[in-house]
Amino acid sequence: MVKKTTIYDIAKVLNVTAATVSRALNGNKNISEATRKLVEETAASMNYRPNKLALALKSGKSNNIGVIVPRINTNFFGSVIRGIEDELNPSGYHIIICQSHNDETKELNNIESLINLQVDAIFMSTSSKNSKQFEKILSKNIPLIFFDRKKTMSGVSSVTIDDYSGGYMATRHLIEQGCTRIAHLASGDFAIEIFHDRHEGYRQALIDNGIDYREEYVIHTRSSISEGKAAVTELFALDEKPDGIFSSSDFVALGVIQELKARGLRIPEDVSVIGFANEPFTDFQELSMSTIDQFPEQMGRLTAKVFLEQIESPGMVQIDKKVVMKPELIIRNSTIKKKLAEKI
Amino acid sequence: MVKKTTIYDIAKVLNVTAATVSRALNGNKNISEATRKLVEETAASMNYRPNKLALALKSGKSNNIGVIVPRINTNFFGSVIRGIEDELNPSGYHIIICQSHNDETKELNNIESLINLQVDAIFMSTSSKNSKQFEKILSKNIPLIFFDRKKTMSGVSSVTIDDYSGGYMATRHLIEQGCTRIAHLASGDFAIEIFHDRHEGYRQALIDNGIDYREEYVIHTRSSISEGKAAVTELFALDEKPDGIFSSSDFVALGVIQELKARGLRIPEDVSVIGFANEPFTDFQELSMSTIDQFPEQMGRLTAKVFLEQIESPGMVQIDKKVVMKPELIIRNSTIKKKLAEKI
DNA sequence: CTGTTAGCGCCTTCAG
DNA sequence: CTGAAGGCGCTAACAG
Repeated sequence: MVKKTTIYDIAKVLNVTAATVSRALNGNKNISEATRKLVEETAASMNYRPNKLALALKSGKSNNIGVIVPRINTNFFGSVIRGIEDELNPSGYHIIICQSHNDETKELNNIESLINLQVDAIFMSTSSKNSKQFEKILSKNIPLIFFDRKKTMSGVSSVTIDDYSGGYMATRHLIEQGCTRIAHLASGDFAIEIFHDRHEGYRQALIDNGIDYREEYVIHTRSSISEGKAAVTELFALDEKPDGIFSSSDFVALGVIQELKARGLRIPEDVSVIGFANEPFTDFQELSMSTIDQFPEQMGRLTAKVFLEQIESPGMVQIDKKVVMKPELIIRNSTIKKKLAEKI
Repeated sequence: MVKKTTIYDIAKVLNVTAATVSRALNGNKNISEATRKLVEETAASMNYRPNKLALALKSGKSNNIGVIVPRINTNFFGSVIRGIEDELNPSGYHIIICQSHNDETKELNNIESLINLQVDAIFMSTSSKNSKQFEKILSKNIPLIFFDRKKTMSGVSSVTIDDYSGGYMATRHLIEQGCTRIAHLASGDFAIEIFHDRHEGYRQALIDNGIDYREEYVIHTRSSISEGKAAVTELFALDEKPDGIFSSSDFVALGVIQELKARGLRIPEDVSVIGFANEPFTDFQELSMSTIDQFPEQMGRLTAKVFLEQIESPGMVQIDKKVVMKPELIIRNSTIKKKLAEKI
């Protein structure tokens, strides 16, 4: 059996018209119980499936949501997507995944593709520095919702955690542990708001506690273990070496820990280290790592909910709801000098 | 601007017909250079985007691939999907993600949905015990390709690692370390081939080395840390407690390690532990864990390649190519009694 | 080189 | 209650 069966096929068999079949299959009330049953049975026996593509073309609604993330194989983004999927599936939506690979051009291509695919909305954790390209989406009247890496734009909703507060909490925690020379590793460009905000939180926490902000303590990296190691090399070439490091990425923080150990430094006694994201490995590794939890799965669910609310709102106006989740400080052995109860 | 612009809109502006516009935009040669330019310019100025939905309906080809996985937020499945995406994107395909949550019914629903969406193929890591439902896919003439958790079916390609050999290698390694009472934790039903095969490899390795296979040493779990702990409790209630544990899941193995430690047992001196999948945390954790690498990203790429080959084959016959990748034994501290050089 | 026509599969008026 | 006709956006013959 090769050809897919359409409502015409089953109409022909029953000597009725396609309209009748359509009505029977869609719960239209203007139809006799007898023919409805008949249609349903033959449809089943002929292994009929509605063609959603035709439906989508007709209705202008594809029931697909495009999701753009830098990459999909981290626990964070995987979990966000899981949250989105779980929340949206019951409403009949499907999600199309695109990876930007942290590349602005690729992200733009992804947007083009998704628009062409007639997605009903785009959820995005952006890697772009400017936001002009997003107007293409809005001009097409496609709802755009940012999660995690957002841009501030009117008419666009977003779901994020309070990154400023996360940066502040992490830094204050280091100060409370007695650190006075605290470095910050920014795992992305400050044009991306989350990295900007985490840095601002860091800076403000220093100021509020009478500690000077020093440019040489702020290093930009990419989010990788190796760049964490390189950053340590750079920091420890300074005259005044840091005694605390706040990294905006768990992966970078892991590299930091590895490099510090290689240099024979004790953690947290000599240097305290805290990351960001609560990736699972932070809890399992040799030295469990303090970090900031972002609740990715819930972030995904919230993103989906914001969308559902928006399309169900009367007139489907472009509301811009800014949902800000509270991050949570997770304290583990990489920052606590008084030994915690042995883990595990 | 709300309404999306179609080729009719731009045809009207230029006083030509839609067919001309279509030709101009698609590199058809039967058209004058002048009108082509004109069309292209006005198309651009009107912010025109081709509607892929219409194209898909017309051509019967959606350029979408459905991918079904148990869950998306593990490194393994995330990486497979990344591999698929990276390989397929350049060919203009997009992927639609579905999660089965390890539930046969949900998986069936996913299949139905994907068929209705007119996907050009379905890639699946199945959670189903029987394979009858997959005939729906084939009867619709939709290519089906399994990866990782496959079913053996004629006319269906698959990309897997050699799980039998992985189980064999893991078990033999434990034996070589001097273990004689080796338990196996199967993190899934034997009706799913990978778990069956890993167990068979385990069994054969025992036999080949003159060790009796004992049913009480084989425990079925779900893939979670807590069930790993529970399994240890069960095993250590036996009279002859195991001195080696091969788990078919890294997560379960992690639970095993945690529980063994809680009981004051030394790893690997008292009990050696090996997992399966090479999830990143296995390398970072307190006691680095031996495991089997499955090369998930490459598995994704291969799956995509098998599909591309298939659709490019003359006549697009249903070939069933069975690609079997070689797993790799990763030896770390959880099994090596002679201390390795201090890691990190 | 360009216009006309038909149709992909479905739904939705409008008649009967 | 059911049939006929039109259209969603696009392409592919077939004419001219």
